[in-house]
Parts: sequence; C-alpha cells; structure tokens
Amino acid sequence: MSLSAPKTKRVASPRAQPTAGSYRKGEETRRRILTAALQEFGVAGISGATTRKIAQEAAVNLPALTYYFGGKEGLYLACAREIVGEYQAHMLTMLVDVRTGLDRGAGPPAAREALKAVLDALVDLQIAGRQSDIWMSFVLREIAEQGPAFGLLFEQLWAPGVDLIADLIRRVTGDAPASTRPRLQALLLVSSLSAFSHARPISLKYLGWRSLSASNVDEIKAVIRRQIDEIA
Amino acid sequence: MSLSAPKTKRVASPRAQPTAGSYRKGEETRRRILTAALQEFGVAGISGATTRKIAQEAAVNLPALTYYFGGKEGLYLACAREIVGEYQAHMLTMLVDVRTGLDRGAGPPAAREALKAVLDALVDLQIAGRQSDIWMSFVLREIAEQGPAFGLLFEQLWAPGVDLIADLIRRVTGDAPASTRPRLQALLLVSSLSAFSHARPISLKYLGWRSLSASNVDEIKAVIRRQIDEIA
DNA sequence: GAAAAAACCTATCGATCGATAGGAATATCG
DNA sequence: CGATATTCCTATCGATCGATAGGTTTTTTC
Repeated sequence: MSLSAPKTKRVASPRAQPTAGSYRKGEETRRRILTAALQEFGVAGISGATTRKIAQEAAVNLPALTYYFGGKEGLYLACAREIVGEYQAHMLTMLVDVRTGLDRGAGPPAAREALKAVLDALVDLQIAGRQSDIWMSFVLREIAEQGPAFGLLFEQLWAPGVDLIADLIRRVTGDAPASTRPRLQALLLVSSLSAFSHARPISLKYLGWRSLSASNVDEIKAVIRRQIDEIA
Repeated sequence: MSLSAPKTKRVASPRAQPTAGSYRKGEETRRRILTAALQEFGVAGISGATTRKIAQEAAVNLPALTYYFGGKEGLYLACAREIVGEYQAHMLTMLVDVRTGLDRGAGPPAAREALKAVLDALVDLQIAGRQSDIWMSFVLREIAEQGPAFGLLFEQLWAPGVDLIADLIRRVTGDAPASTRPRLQALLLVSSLSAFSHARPISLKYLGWRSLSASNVDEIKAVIRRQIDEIA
C-alpha cells in the first residue's frame, strides 16, 4: 500500500484539512473544537493546554480531536491558521488601502494619519475585540516560544504588519530606505501594545481598572495617537 | 504531633528556606538547582518545564528538588524571589537616586535625562544582560499567566519601576498628579521593551540580526532615547 | 430503503509527569 | 573516633497526558 505514512515521528494527520467530503454536522463539530482549542491554547499555551479539557469544552470526546485535526499539534496549527485568517479578514482591506496610498506617494501628513488609523485598528483588534485578546495571547506566546506555528505567524501576520508601519514611519520622518531606525521604531510601537494584550492583567491591576471599558480603550488610543504626533 | 501539615492539597514544603542548619556543599547544590530551574522555567514556563530536566541539568537526582524546595511550585517561587533579588541588586541604587532627585524637585530637563538613564539601565538589564533575557522571559510569562508568583513580581518589581517612570514622565510633561496619561505612557514604554526580551526571536528575525551585538543594543537605546526626547 | 461515507464513542495503551518511601553515603563537630 | 545532622540516591507509586484500536451510530447518496 502506498498510503502508509512516512512515519518520521508520528502518524498523526489522517484528516488535517476538511478538503474532501464532509457532512454539514461535521463542520459544526470541527468549528466547535477549534473555538475551544483557541481558548485553551491562548490561555495555557501548547504545553499547558490538555486535549481532554479542549474536548470537554467542545462537548466532544477525546478521539474527535485526532479525527478532525490529526492530533494536538495539528489542532494547534489549525488554530494558528484560523487566527491568520481572521486577522487578514479584519485588517487586509485597510492594509491594502494604506499600501496603495504609500505607492501613490502620499506625503508625511497623510502617512501620519494613516499610521494613526492602522494603530487604532490594531488596538481594536488586539485589545477591544470580542475574543481577540485570546488570539493575541496565542500569537505572542508562540512568537516567544518559537513553537510549530512560528514561521506561519511571522510570515503571514507579524512581518507584513510591522513592515507597513515601518514604511509609514519612514514616510513621516524621511529616513533613508535602508535605515533600520524606522523598523526599530515600528517594532517598539507594535510591542508596546502588549501592555494591554499579553500583559493585560498586570496593566489593569496597575491602573486600578477592573476591565477595559470603551472609554479606557479611547484613552489608550489617544496616548498612542499623541505619540505618533510626536514622531519627528 | 503538632508538626503535621494542614494539608490543604499538598504536603510539599519540608525545607522551603535554608534558614536553619545547612552545610556548605548543600548551599552549592541548592544554587545549582536554582540556576537550572531559572533556565528551564524561563524557556518553557511552569507547565512546560519538567522537574526531571531541571534535575538533570543541575546534575542532581529528582528528589533533590523536593528536598531543597519542597516541590515544583516551591522551586518556581524560589526562582521568582531570586529574580526580584537580582533586579533590586542591579537597579535599586539607581531607582533610589532618581527618586530622591524627584523629591528634591528636579526640573523637566533633569527628569528627561533621568528617564533616559532609567531606560538605558532597563535595556541593559533586560536585553543585554548575561542571563537577564531568561529573567525577563520568566517575568513576562508569569505576568501574562498570573501564576503563583504574580503578586510578588507585581509588588516588588513591576509596580515600583513603572511608578517611577510614570512620575518622571509626569515631571517632564507637567501633567496633573491624578492623570492616568503618564501612567499609560509608562506602561507602553516599558512594554515596548518586550520587543527585545519576550519577543526577541521574532524581532531578530525581522531585522535580520543573528544576535544582539553591542552596536545593535546601542541602536535600540538611541531610538528609545530619541523617543523620550520627543515626549512633550 | 439499501449502501456507502462520515461521524462518533468506549475502552485502553504506553509514556511521562511530580512526588515519595526508605535508606545509604557524606559532612560536621564533640 | 564516634555521634549526629545533613545530603544524596534507587526504586517506585499514582495521576495524567496524548494517542489509538475497534466498533457503533448517524448522515448522505442512489
């Protein structure tokens, strides 16, 4: 049989993608597992999360995870792909608009405003979104641990976003194209948002906020916008 | 016997502190375990690290961890205390100096310079230090997961540092004492450093740097200093 | 409604985890 | 040296983990 797996280490993926035939009910179950897995992986990481708890919260039994995702790591990777997809769905139109604006040679004031718009959207996505705090937790943990989804998240999510922000900063400051300074500034700017995504518990405790109300989010946006205004 | 533990959940800590009698060799072993544990916990977190690997890297056998630290969680807490101690040893004199300068009513220009000095020291400690990347990894992970050492790290390490930076920013901008803005700015500023501590792997990959050379660290410091100059 | 495909479930395996029992080996001090 | 405290080690326990064997039930198609 040529169907036998190479078996480098695990047998694993009998059905990593739902590409081929699948009933309607199966898709619903698959999504239920994915949602529960995003929650658990986001909270506890890939080593801290247990497949049993994911199965329980998804109201399925243990072998269902293997059936649909080929195992724990396959499920983890599926979560990463899901996050990338949602990120692109929420940000892609804006990113494309800003990028075309850059290509048409928008001036520094326009670049500064675009920068504010991009960071407002990032704040909304990372901080204020319904479940996006879970996503950001997932992404930042994976980025730090360099787990199995590191490459995917870097190429599809991190690098394009930071690149765009760096280009906008470069347009504002007039730095040379090869300069690393705007890219450093972009990295620091994006990372500062981790105060309210990854480090949210300690930031809330420090500020004495119980949760992030709409007015609190506006306050955060205002501080970031002002910081962008001060870029010279 | 009144010595029987309350036993809420674990028996655990027969010797959490080396307070009482201890031979010289025992202290060395204890420190060897602590060093290996800091490395492992910093890399993999409390759930990802295994006591067996820590014991192996410390060249001791498994029960030694229970003997010296009462168990995995006791060892984890000992690591947190060790980090707080090292942090205070490296930063305390500077923090005290800056604080007394503030109390004596230093002007905005002096506050701005003090801010640069504090962040330079933070960069040195978090980014350029010999093993401090491990410490920062430990701290940020614990802060995000709100594990058993959360309270300790918040009160002894995070809150005092951010408070000082917020006070310095307030002195620079002249904000009202009750304003949340300088505290927000301080949180964002400190969190931006996570680009090169917690998120270092992805930042290095993005910049195409293989590691953080001295000149690279200087470049980072320059960008941060310039950002402090732009605070208005 | 029969046949095929897909989905689901019970029971269990082997590995690994943290913790401990119980004592041997070593160091310190009288 | 002898006594005692401290340190270290082998072996193993019970729990939990991820994965799978092997079959039953449900859904879709003809």
